[in-house]
Amino acid sequence: MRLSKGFIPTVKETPSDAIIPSHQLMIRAGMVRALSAGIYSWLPLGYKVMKKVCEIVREEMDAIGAQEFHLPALNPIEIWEETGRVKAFGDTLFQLKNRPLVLAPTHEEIICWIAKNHIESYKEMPQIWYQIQMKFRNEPRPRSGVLRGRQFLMKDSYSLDTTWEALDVSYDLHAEAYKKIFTRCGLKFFIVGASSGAMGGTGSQEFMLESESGEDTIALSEDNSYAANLEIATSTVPKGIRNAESKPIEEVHTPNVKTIDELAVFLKVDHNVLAKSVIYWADDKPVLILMMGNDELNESKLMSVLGADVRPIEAERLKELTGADGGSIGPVGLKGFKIIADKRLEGANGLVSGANRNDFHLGNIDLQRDCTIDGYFDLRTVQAGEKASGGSASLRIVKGIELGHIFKLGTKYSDALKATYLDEKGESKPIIMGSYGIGIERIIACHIEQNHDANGIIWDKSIAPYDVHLIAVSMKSTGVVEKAEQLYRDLDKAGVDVLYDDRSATSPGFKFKDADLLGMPLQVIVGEKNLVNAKVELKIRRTGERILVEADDVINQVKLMLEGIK
RNA sequence: CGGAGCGUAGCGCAGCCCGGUAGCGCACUUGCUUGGGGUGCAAGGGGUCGCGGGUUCAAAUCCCGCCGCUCCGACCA
Repeated sequence: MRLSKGFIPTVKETPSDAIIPSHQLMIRAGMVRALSAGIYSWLPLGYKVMKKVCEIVREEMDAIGAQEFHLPALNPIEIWEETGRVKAFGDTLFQLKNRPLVLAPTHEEIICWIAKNHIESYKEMPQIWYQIQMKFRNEPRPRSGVLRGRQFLMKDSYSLDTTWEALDVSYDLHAEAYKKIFTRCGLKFFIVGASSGAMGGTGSQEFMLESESGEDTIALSEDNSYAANLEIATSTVPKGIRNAESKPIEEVHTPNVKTIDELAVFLKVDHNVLAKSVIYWADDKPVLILMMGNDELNESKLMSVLGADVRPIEAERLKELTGADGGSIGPVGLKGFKIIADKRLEGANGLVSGANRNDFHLGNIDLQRDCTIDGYFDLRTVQAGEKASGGSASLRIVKGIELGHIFKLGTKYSDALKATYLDEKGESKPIIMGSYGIGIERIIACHIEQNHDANGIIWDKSIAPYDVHLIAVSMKSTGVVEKAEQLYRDLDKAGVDVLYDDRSATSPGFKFKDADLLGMPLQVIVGEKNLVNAKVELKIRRTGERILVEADDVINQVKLMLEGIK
């Protein structure tokens, strides 16, 4: 491609609303342009990268026997009603006004629909079906450039199996394929245990990239033996104490004590005898949750435990229902509440909690004796420095970007849509499904997040839009132009994809800056300075290393260099 | 959905407090100049100041409403 003819609108100034490096560079390099919040046009240079990433994804999916589909983005809303996901997605689901159609945010329903109509026998499975297609989600707050958009390209695949063991096989095949895909795209990623959330199912893992720009929080052990999304992460922390003697409850006056820290200081006791009360609505029913000391309640865990939508109670309603304000709430004598507690408190006595009367607390509470606890569950959010579950290494908490997510769905959708098959005995069984996703744009943005410097993007060869950026330093020098034109032709013949800066009215400095910004792995610089000595300069973008080669031997040298470059 | 901010030329911004002929840099056009790290000089083109209403002799500027966008948070398959 000749830069003089191509449409690659680079810009010098960083757009003010782009905060993260990948977003800034994708705009500056002329890869994308925003059309509206979370909606991007992909310009030729960006689209070229996208196609390369898609090709890698296709190769690895095909390698595990997956078959490519192309499914409609417009779906009848009835199918989504049947699985209950119109309600589950809520406002995130785009709905059409003039037809009972939705813009598909994912495709479990449609896959299931096809399977229901065409898979009759156990003999027809396993199947792995995939597609690379636009997804539409009305995100309340799109952000970070293409990292969270309202429409985005996704590789989604679905496995259809007859047994849970077979599902494990399909799942593991995906995990392996995903590792290959992200590795080939030059990403440093890690795998974490994750919450299945509203997708349902029995297990899931996320492929994560550590980044300050990430929206997920992950607990990682120092020895890398443990990695989990903070939503489900667990750690080893000591449980509460059970004293031999359970003393009678006593009321303590605690004027102006609002927080657990203040209470510990006021009573001169350790946090592990304090039971913090947190009140949530669970599908509009109030629940009191007891946490030890200052342990932070994990809403994801709470949601899983209760199987309901959860949200904190409003301060006004709190007093109405308990008779006290936050800071003085407790489980003893509380009516009309479901009460659950964190596992750390199981069996504990001698505890202090609120008296449901402002400025008073109760001491010597024995949870077994004094209240009805509906269950003890792991409900706490792990903290940095704690020991990872099942290990001795301590945890650190990092931010991450989710590149891919694999789910063991089970029969949630096949049950809802009655996608069944006949087994060996002629019995009708629901198909066991898995679902697997990769965000294509996220791969691209993440690659830039991990591979850039002050001057611009540094592409890995595997997804670089072009292999070589050829610069004719001056178009006024006949010798330079002749040499550059010849190299452009010969490199193309040699199968090297070249972006050729043949712009005539552009100064050398401008061309060098653009080349660094666009970030092709190798730059071939043809200038008078070296040509008089029959030399051409090669520059490796990543290292900045410059090598002079014989002008007659450029093609061979370029091929050699490209082999050696990541 | 809660909090904060922004909307003035393609991009980045000033002007608004204190109402009175709409500006700067980059980009663009033309000419000259320069030619190894975003050349220099000169002359140009380009705006219903987001939209609607109000106050006023007069509104980019003050007031009200709406829309859009961004950031922080909540949410997120």
